[in-house]
Amino acid sequence: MEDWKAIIGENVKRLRKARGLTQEQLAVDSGIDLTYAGGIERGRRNPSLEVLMRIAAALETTPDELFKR
Amino acid sequence: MEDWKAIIGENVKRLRKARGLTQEQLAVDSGIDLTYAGGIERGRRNPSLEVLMRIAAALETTPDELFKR
DNA sequence: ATGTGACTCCAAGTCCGTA
DNA sequence: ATACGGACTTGGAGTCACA
Repeated sequence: MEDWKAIIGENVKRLRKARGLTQEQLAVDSGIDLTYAGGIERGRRNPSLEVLMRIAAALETTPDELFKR
Repeated sequence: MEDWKAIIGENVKRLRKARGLTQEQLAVDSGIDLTYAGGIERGRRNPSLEVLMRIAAALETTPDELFKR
């Protein structure tokens, strides 16, 4: 499990688009800044579990979905 | 998704014992402080994904196992 | 609508001790 | 071996201007 930042970023992006959301909408729903949401999708951030759970909730999914390759 | 800290803590503790590890061994293998490892098991901490991945690796499991109730 | 660098601030994470 | 608290240092949380 080396490149998990990129994997999670891809999953967030994929699920977000599947929900028809923009980064900005996801950010608002997750209670985070839109630039921060973008940074996660690009694999540049190392978010806390608290943030990850909020994103999973905003995407109406479970956190383990964000780990799948 | 309300009480995830306690759930993750229980899972870490359960899997750690199943592997026959002490908190200290888990901490060393994960590259974190032992007091911090204990805090996670007790549901007091909000670790980063980086730390969660290292713990999952030390427990020889996948991160999604840590989310299951 | 999204990518990026450079921030500030406070929680993440460490290290010491006691029990 | 584990729990917990205090004092610390590091890095994530959160924001902004600009492209």
